[in-house]
Amino acid sequence: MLDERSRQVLFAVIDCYINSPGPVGSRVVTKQYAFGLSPATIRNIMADLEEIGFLKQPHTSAGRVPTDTGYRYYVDAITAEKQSLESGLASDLNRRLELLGKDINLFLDDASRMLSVMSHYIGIALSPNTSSALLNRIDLIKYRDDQVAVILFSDEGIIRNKIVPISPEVTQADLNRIAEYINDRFSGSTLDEIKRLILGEMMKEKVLCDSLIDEAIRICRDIFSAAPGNVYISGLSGMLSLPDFCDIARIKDLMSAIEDKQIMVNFLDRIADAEGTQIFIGSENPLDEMKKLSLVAATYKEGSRPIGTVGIIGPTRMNYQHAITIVDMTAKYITTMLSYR
Amino acid sequence: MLDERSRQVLFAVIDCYINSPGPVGSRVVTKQYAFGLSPATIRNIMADLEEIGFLKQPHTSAGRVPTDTGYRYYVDAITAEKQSLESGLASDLNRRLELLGKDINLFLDDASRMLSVMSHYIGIALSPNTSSALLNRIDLIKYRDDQVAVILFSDEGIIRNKIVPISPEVTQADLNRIAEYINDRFSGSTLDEIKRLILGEMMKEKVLCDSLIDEAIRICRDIFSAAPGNVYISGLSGMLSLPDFCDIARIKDLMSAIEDKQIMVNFLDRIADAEGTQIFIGSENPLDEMKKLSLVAATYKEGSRPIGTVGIIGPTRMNYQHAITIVDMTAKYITTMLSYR
DNA sequence: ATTAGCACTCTCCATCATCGAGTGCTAATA
DNA sequence: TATTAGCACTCGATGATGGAGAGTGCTAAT
Repeated sequence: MLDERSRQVLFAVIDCYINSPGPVGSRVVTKQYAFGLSPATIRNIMADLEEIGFLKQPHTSAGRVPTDTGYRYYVDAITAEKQSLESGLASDLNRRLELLGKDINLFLDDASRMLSVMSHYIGIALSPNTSSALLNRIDLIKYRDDQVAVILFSDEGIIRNKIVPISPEVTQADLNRIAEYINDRFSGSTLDEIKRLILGEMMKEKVLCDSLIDEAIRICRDIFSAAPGNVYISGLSGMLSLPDFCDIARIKDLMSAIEDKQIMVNFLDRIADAEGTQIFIGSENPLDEMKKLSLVAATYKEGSRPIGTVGIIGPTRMNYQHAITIVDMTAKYITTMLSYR
Repeated sequence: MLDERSRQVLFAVIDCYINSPGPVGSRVVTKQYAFGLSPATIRNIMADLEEIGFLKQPHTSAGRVPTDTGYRYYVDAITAEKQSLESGLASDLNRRLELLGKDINLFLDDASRMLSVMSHYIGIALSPNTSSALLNRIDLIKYRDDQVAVILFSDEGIIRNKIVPISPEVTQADLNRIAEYINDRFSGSTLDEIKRLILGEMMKEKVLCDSLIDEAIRICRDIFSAAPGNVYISGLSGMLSLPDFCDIARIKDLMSAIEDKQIMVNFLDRIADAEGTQIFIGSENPLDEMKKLSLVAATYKEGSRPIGTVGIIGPTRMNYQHAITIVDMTAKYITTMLSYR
């Protein structure tokens, strides 16, 4: 589709633009990249690239700027070829990852910060989606007359805990029977499944005395209903130092994109199923607020089941090579970290 | 210190400035507030107010702007006199508060959002400081060969939970003995105290067999060491719509003030002991990053012990009357909410 | 003690000319 | 045929200029 020379020119323009914003002229391309061609020739090539939509001019007689489509071509190219990740970066990243805690939620908070520091963009990390976690066991602890602590375990730890009100007549022994029942029936299923199954099944079940069933149903409805995921976001102030965000309007866009964490959670949840590193460039983004930003994200897994996401949000003019490496390594690190526990 | 007329002029200027930024001139004061005085007289009074440092001119022949000292005088005045809170505001606020959840952490997240919506500034809420919570009971649940779930209860619910590795030889019965021991000795003390006492005391204690003590000490060290507080912050994007943040530099200041949550937590923790609503105006702020912002904060309590903070961060030119009312009511609401459980 | 009047100051805004970077096109060149 | 030098042209950025307007301080009159 693109001859070798055009490719190189496109990549040169992108490279230039990543290093400093502002349209790239034909002259600087010839200066900084040894093509052995004159500006005039470069101009012709650039005109061709504009024609097929990989570059555009902000206005007549300014230099060229890559379009989202241009970036897409570039990103596809660099992800296709074997990534020779800079050894310095890799070891630095590993060192930083080692330093973070082992508790997954604290880890994610730190990880988002680390991602932002390493990339100079915004680092995000989405906490594990508990509703697809496998129940290992449930514990019900009566700790006050009218309250019971419900604790759900997966194989990897406590996934949920909550205080639920309860009628004072229910004894710890009763609670043990409820817990035993749930453990027998449902351990090994995901919380989502349990939520769907449990209410119906309990209605029919007659092994427990009736008033208990009422309590049990209420408890289950409470604890198995979806808990909101948590998203950690870091590096906003750093982003503002970038020349890309020199006008207030863009900053406001950025903020509103970030601010509603619920939207963010839903969005990241939605892409969590896909394999490998995902890249959304500017207008490719499904979220309106992010049409002028790019997202590089990868999911981390527990076993083979993707449970959460880490990523970097930056200007479309971001250093994709760098970002991809960082995000990829971080996701892989979390995955192995989870499997070693 | 200030005669009645000067006071009124000062308040008029502040009122004007709160409604729209930009220096206020003598003419608009005479127009909007019926003093029955001419602009010239107002000018003289304003010159006096400038002399004592309550107003200042951005440049010769611009209007006047309140100084931090001026605001302080104003705020002291309005807090001293009986607050006649607008009935509309109060009921609206109450309605919104009722809508929020009852689980304290979810509540705080929503509350910070509510605070920002109501004030149009930034809403903050600091989660309860668990290290000064009173232990009601500890539970140790072995749920895998090499791991134990530790759950701390206060009178109000689960305050901490954590998975701690453990040697496989320790049985559930052993854990029960450890838990019983801790419950006997320490329930009713704050986690902070326990942390200080427990390690030393355990060393001496010989009721448990030795290898168990080692395990117990390790577990306690883990679970009783300080957990980071959590701070919920909302409304950044809204703030950017204010005319006060029209230049990037101020936005960056704002961001860096907000971004490092750890600093925020420490700061809010430090002021958490004081009674009533606290107000830091501009340069009064202990935090450098906040020297151009104001903070209105109040603590909420559990019984008589202050355990957390809610507040509003805005430009020094904020509507203090409004902010104080909102923050105050919210803190009081949380306090009663906690006491009814 | 207050006020009208007036000269003065300073910001804001639009206008205008200039500069320079970068282009597209054409004609010359290898 | 592909490349390049040369040139006219476009357009944004920059800075100077010059009212207009808002608001002051001062003085003299009430």
